[in-house]
Amino acid sequence: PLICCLSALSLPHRPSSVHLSAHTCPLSPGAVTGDTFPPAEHCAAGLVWDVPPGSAPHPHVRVETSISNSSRSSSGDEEEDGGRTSDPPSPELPRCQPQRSKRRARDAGPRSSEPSHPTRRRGAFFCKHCAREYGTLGALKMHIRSHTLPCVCPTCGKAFSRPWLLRGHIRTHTGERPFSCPQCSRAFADRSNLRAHLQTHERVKRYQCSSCSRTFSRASLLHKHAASGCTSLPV
DNA sequence: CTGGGGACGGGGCCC
DNA sequence: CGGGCCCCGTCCCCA
Repeated sequence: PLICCLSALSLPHRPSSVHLSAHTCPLSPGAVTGDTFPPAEHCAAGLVWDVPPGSAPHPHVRVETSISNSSRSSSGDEEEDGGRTSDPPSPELPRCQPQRSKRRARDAGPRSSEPSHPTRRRGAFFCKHCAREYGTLGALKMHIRSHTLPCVCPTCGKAFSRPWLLRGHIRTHTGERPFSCPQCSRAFADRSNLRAHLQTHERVKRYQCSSCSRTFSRASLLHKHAASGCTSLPV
């Protein structure tokens, strides 16, 4: 949780995926992120600050996101990736309609507490944005795209880390559904969604509750089942 | 509560 | 080394 960019949270148009690993800073209790440290300009740049190896990560808000337009345009934080596929969206651009506030549990924090520069140390490369560690420079650069979000939808201005993510998003505007189910007439814009759909045709469901042996077509359904409190006895 | 669809993210692999 | 793609996964919403 090293990225401090609270400003994004207060925007009327929130990033579509916002990770909040902490709302308050243990080092400055009561401070709801970003207002005490790092300095505002530091936040705006999406930079990180040093964390001593082995110490707890810095506890501010982590906002990581497919951002948003206005939230990113003001900070000029495109240091790494000058290769945007299009210009930054103007504030007047229409927003993506399905703007749900999403929390992503995954990617909830850095995997190491390392220096704040994308330096190589002991054979590893570290992201200067979140201090994640990668074994190769290529992997690091790929990861950094998730911070810089160079692929911007020309229709709504939503930004993505990879071109194919943008293409998938564009289908939400065009209505294109290139992935058809061979067993029924349904078609999907997203291959993963087709895969999930195919599960519904299967008799044997892949995900089984270890307590009640109920089976589910998707892991998320099993998780929901477990989270809702499976009280059944094992079969 | 469950099942399913929609939208999306990221690592890894291949070219 | 970078782009494209696959796979696996999450989260949200709704019926």
